[in-house]
Amino acid sequence: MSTTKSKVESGAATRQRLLEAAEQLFSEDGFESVSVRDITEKAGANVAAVNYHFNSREHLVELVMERYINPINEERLARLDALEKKSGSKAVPLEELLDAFVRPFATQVRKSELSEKMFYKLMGRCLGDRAGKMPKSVEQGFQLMLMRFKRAFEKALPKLESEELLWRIHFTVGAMIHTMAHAETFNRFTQGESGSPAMEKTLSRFIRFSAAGLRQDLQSDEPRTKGPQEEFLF
Amino acid sequence: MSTTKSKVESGAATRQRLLEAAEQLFSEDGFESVSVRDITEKAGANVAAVNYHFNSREHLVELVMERYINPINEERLARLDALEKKSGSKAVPLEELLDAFVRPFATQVRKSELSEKMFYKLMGRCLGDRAGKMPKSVEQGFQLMLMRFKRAFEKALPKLESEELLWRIHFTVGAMIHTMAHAETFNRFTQGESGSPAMEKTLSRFIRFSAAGLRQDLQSDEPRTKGPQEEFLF
DNA sequence: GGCTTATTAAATCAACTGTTTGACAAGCGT
DNA sequence: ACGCTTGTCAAACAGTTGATTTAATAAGCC
Repeated sequence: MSTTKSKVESGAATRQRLLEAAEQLFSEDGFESVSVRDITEKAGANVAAVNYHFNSREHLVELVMERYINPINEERLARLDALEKKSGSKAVPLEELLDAFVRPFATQVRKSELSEKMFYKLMGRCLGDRAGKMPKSVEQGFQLMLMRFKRAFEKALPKLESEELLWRIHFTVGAMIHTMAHAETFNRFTQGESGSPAMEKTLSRFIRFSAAGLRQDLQSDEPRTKGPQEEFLF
Repeated sequence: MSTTKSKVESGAATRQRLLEAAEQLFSEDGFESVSVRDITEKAGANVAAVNYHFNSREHLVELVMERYINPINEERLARLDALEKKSGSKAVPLEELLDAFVRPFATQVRKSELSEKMFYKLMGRCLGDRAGKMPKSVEQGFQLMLMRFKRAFEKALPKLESEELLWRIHFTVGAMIHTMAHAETFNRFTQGESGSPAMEKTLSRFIRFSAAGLRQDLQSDEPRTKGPQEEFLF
């Protein structure tokens, strides 16, 4: 007698199927436009399953967001710690800071069971559509992480006025989010596995672009005594 | 006897009120999460009014998108035309290209009756959330405009390999969209009216950041005979 | 006065929303 | 063998969604 369809599957395999179905649908269609029934049907489960396993639809959404973003932010901080330890009292070079800021996406996608495209689109949706509607744990993690990185950027670019630096970081973050959210338009981005030359090259492109933008108008990373307040033409 | 509430307001004033209410709600909550009833209630109109004036909810959404994006893309092209005419056979300088690419947002917000914050958030939602779900007229306008600008960028940065250029434009667009979508986090962005120093300074910041990223690793804008294919560390 | 256009309230529609309920069955400890 | 927990199910729930229809009303125009 084979247990082709027992009513009680041992370790709550349904929960896992729901999670996977939800992640796939969320990454494709966005958090808002996926219904509980879409998820349960895709997972081959009952409509009530989502509420049984996750209490509510919104809890599931929050779980999906926390699951990958928190590890990414933690890895960012760990990498920053390592870099700062290595550099001692010196500032961490700008390119290394940016690497610590974006590489965690590439390493965490491998730990996950998601495809690169799906993972990046999902992250893009979290950081794009759902910005400001994050669960508390994520919000706190972001605040801490960004504060640390801002300080590191200030040290790496001591000539830069604080407000100008904030704007340049803002632009940098925008470029990063947009790249992830549209992981499908540039299929070069997804060719090969993580750690492949294609992936590595994209990271390199982003880091060099952002570094140039951040460093703009500063010939070296040495502080200047007093910058002349120049008028802008562009 | 004052006509405090006539049934037929002359030139279809209800339509205008619906449009304004929709734009406000869309910019705040996104296109997806605003219902027909939200709009009609805010506009002080009947539930049927949206379908009477716009045929369907989706038509209204498309109209809101077309209303501002198409003029922006047209102004972009007009500015590019003017710049290319002025430059003759020479390439248009990079900063001027970027200016033509982003300034139309600042000029069109003034033609509109929307606040800067609302306008930018609305544009951010169009370009972010609804990317790929644009009405045909907008889609076509984008394709044409981007093609023209891509060619102009190629001319301005002749040393740059085509794929690398595409990525850098991608990053630039991401920085722009993200800045608009979060027009409220940086309230400096919205202080003063359009054309004010604050607005002008933000444009300047974006242009200089993007120009540096686009021009990265190219000392001048002159073409080089053959670039050595260097390995990337970052 | 008749016609078009604009607007209203109210009702209705089918489809969809997230969530709840009650029953049922498997597994497990005692 | 009993009872408890856990997983799963079909069904129903109450609310919302976009859309349509009806009937009534009223202003502007020819």
